[in-house]
Amino acid sequence: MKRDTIQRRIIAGAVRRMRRHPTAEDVYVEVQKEHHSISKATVYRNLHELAEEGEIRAVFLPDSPERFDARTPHHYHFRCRRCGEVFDVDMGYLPGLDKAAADMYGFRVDDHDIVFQGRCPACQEGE
Amino acid sequence: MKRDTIQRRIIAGAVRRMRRHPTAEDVYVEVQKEHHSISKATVYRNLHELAEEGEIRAVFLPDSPERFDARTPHHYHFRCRRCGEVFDVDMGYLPGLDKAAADMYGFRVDDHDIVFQGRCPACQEGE
DNA sequence: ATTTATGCAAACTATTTGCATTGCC
DNA sequence: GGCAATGCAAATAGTTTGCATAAAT
Repeated sequence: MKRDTIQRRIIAGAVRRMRRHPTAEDVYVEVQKEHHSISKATVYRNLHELAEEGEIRAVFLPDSPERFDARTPHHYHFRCRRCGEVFDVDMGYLPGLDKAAADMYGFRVDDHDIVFQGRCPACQEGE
Repeated sequence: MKRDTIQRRIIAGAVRRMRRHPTAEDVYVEVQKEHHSISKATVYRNLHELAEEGEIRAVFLPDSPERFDARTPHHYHFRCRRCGEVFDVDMGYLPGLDKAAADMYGFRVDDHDIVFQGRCPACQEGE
């Protein structure tokens, strides 16, 4: 049976409080500030469990370690192919896509992520 | 200046001939069959260069090493959260999304990827 | 009392880098 | 001939795992 540990609550709390899609490492550093004894392995284990339970969301971005996000309003991402920077893209979730994929293939679709790629405004200068 | 090496041509050829989004490792193994002396570092270096030039496409999927794809008709992906399997989703590219993101944020958007997640048909049985 | 979760260190996977050498241009 | 690309091996980044111990049920 799933156990309710102090570490689990601390880690979940840290993710909820952090913005900007923290990596496991980011969460580890944040948690360390107050709770020196929590190990990195425990952070990884709990992040994955929390994501599996739907408590938090795992976000995958190109050329980046896995990231995590408290369940905030869903948004998409843009990545600049030149400088690698990642930007949030808020254009409203498109639930129609999930339904289309579900109908076409028989999947049960929980959600989707969209990653745009191209050049960010700064990297477009002088091209 | 960019040089036209034998290795580069062999690697590009291998990717074009392979279906199913090969990883760098997959490409390396394929290339090794005929050309024993090509090193893994060269495979990585050339795959990234080819992707940057737009000769091939880099595909990022959750919980997977980076994958590559010859420039076939663009398609999306579905990943089963239970078994991890990845399926292609052909629903026609949605260019309107690129324009929307470009207009809202001033990005120059080249393209986008969509990854759906949920349960595949096999993993839905008996739930 | 039982059994899952933790902390630690070691292992592993994927990828990148330094450097001497090779081979395009 | 000069400089970019290669091959090799070592280094790095990110993540997972084995195991003895601690703590939740």
